[in-house]
Amino acid sequence: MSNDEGKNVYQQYDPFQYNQLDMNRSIFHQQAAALDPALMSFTNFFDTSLDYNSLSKAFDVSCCSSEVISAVDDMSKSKKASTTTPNSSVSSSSNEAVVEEDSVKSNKEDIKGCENKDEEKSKKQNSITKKKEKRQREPRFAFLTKSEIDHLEDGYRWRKYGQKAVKNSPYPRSYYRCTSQKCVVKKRVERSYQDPSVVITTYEGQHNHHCPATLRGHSAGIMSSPFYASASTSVTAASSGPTLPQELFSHLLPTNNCQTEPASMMYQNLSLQQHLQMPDHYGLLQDLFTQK
DNA sequence: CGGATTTGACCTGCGC
DNA sequence: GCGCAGGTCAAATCCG
Repeated sequence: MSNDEGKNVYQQYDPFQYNQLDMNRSIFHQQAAALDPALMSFTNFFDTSLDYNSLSKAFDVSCCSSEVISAVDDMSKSKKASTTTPNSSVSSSSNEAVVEEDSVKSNKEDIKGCENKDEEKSKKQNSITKKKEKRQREPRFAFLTKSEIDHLEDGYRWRKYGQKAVKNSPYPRSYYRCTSQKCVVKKRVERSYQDPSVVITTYEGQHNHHCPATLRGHSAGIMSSPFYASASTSVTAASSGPTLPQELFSHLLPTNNCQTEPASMMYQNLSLQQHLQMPDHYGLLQDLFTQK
């Protein structure tokens, strides 16, 4: 996108958003904690390593929309992650995570191939190895969406591989894997028990292929949706600049039965970001929209 | 019939 | 070491 385009969009939006952000900050603080207590433990991560660049890297984009920055890194849930050095970046850890996953898988296959006699030995060895190697996960990003349907269409094809009951919640959590070959991206979908209208979608990993919907021209329809034409900065960002990941769009779209409330969601996401002590919320937005 | 979903079992990490 | 909860596997089942 050109700098001019970005600035225009930014100016159209920001004053209104900013006032609302201020008003809703404390409210959303509580909401975020209610939706997922883990959200409140991410301050360190945002302070240190999750800046715009790392987020965009994780999604393989060089430009980002403001509405969707309710990004949350689940790695912070672990004690080890919380002690991560400030300089550790998402991208580097993600590379390591891929290696780690592969090694774990190969270990599992090894065990399967063993004779019964060697099985226990192998298992023990395996567990020792796993203990030595710090298990690292792909960076995760959570998006909060108001929707009646749990699994929102995002352009990619997913296969459900599990469902678990969530403690203290009447709503189950579903686990999905990208169906594309060699793509290790996963996502979890769960509904907030505090606010059942909110769906929490957590993405883990990075697609190593094009979005099927984009290839079919699906995104063209997205770009021309009334919502984007009138309210979203993403149109500008995506139509003339680098492509945004389909996931980011889809959560803002009133598609299917999704009763998305773009505006309120936008406030929520941004106020969360603000709460998490982004260094300069106002400036960050500007960076997002003016960056080439 | 093949691909997707369901669901119980199993594995793993973590806190006590 | 034990129990709990999250995450994954894989056989059974469903569905187009």
